[in-house]
Amino acid sequence: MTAADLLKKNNLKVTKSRLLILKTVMDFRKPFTVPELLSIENVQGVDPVTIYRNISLFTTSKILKELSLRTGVIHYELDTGHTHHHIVCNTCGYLEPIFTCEAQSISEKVLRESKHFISINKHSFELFGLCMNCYENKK
Amino acid sequence: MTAADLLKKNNLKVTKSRLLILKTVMDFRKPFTVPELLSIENVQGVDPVTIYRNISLFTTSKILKELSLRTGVIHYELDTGHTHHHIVCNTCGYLEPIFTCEAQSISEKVLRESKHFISINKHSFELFGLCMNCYENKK
DNA sequence: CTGCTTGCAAACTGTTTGCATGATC
DNA sequence: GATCATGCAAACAGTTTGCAAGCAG
Repeated sequence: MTAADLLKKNNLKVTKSRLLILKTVMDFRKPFTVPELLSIENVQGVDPVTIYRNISLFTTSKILKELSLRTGVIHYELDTGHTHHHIVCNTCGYLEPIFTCEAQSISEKVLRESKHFISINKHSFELFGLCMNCYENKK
Repeated sequence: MTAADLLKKNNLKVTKSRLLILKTVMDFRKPFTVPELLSIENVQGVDPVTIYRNISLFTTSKILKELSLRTGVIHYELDTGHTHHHIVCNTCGYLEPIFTCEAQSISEKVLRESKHFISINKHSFELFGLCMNCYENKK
């Protein structure tokens, strides 16, 4: 789907800034933080405030979703609807998606056992480790 | 283990601030953020800078560990060495520990399949949902 | 008494808000 | 043309750094 279509589908006005932000995110092809986005040349004409406002808008529209890859900074990625997770290099931040996840069955078990929770609608699951490159560089 | 013993065991000098911070964290009995800690009366004599410095020190000493319970803010909890995770209420933040986790077997599978990672040393896994209280209040 | 720890001031990063101007539908 | 989006300035929250004075070992 094109950036413009994605906006229309979500009843958002199609503006120059929004197109630029969305296209940049699509090209980036991996999770990003707003400060990372701000440093990409493509969007450097767009005011940071506009970027923050639209990222937040896209998140409530479920065009983007929030991740917790590193505590303290919010990462975002396109919300494809297909649940997946990540393995992230502690040293350089290199990252790959992973598609294995047992959250469904664990959630059911937890709900059965907990007296205080009635539903689960989200989960986080990320692996952190050392990538080949950083391993080589450390040797 | 007492706060003082914990410090000694980690070769850290036993100071008034460190004792106060550790005791407060121990009494708190659940994950906390630094801003939360700053608002607790017990430690309000201690300079925020000292708190930040010691929390960070305790983390590298593995007295505390970092969690991602909410994107954008770092949560910490005492590192007991026993891996566990949490289920967190989206609305009020109420939280319970959970002890089920499949990360071990998934990690092995991911390592076998990935060409770019050579080890995994950490993972995050948290469930988010709605607790009984908030469910009742919304009705 | 030496070196680590603390407090204070100040800088810095990331993010949000208010308001006037400009663009979309 | 009405409403929503943007840019700019400024505020705000969270966190870090530098330096002089204080304290633990």
